[in-house]
Amino acid sequence: MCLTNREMSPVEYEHTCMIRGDGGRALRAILDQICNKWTLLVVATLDQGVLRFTDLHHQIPGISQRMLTLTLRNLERDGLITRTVHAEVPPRVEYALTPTGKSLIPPALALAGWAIEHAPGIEASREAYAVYRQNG
Amino acid sequence: MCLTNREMSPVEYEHTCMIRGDGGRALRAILDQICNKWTLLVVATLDQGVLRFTDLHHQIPGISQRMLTLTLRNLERDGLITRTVHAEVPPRVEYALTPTGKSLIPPALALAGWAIEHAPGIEASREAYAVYRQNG
DNA sequence: CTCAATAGTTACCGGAGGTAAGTGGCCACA
DNA sequence: TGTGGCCACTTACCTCCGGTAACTATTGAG
Repeated sequence: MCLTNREMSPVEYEHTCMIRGDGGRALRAILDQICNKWTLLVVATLDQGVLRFTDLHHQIPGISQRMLTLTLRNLERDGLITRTVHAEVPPRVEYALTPTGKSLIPPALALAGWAIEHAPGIEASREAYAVYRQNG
Repeated sequence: MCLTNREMSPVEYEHTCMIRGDGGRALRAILDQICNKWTLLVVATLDQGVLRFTDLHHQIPGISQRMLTLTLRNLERDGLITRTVHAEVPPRVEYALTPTGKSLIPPALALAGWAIEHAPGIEASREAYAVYRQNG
């Protein structure tokens, strides 16, 4: 199961294999879908409850209609959201999180919390690096 | 601070604003760097301890030398890893996590745990969706 | 007959990510 | 003396995904 190249302690095993699994392949396949540009933001926004296409479009700054459509399709395909079409005029389509989708919120918050907590430090490091590069 | 379009309860505020923050912009800027194709895997691999370029190249399946170089450069720029060059022949370059880099491990594990836990369900949903599409 | 509202789709383009081959310094071997 | 290997990268080149802007379909209202 654990395809690393050397023996490791149980603690190492837990750490490395949790995140690398079968050499990281299976995990990467999922993360490629979850960690793209808009997925986490859409899921987090839907945590409010049922929302329509235009609601999402207004509440997520910067997303285009196309990318919102694609993101919602992928989330629906992966079983993280439901898509309910009401045969009305004008049309009404409602999106909501499934239990699986909801379960993504806590780990997403953990990552978001980390990002917000360390954003200033990272920004500072980035600027220092730029100066360092400039001055040789 | 919270740029959503409607009033919300404290619980909603905590959830939505943690992840969306200033409309999601700051968070997105960081996530764009962290959530790319290889960063999490490199960080997780470096959790083992100090590693050399070729160690990483061997332990991370599928990464090319180019992408490993680029990923390491970005991580160094963001202050998540240190890069130590030993003036020897043949050259020896050692990479290690900084405290900031180490602090990324727990939230990364949270997300990785979620991905591994829900991978079968997502895979099943994906196949069911493909069948559904085929049959109209 | 035109316009507005909703939920998309289409055309097109640039950049992230991928492959393969080259670089530079030094040593071992023939 | 020159050939090849080790190590840590670069460089050149190409493909395909993600992004923007504009267009579409349907129907009721005026």
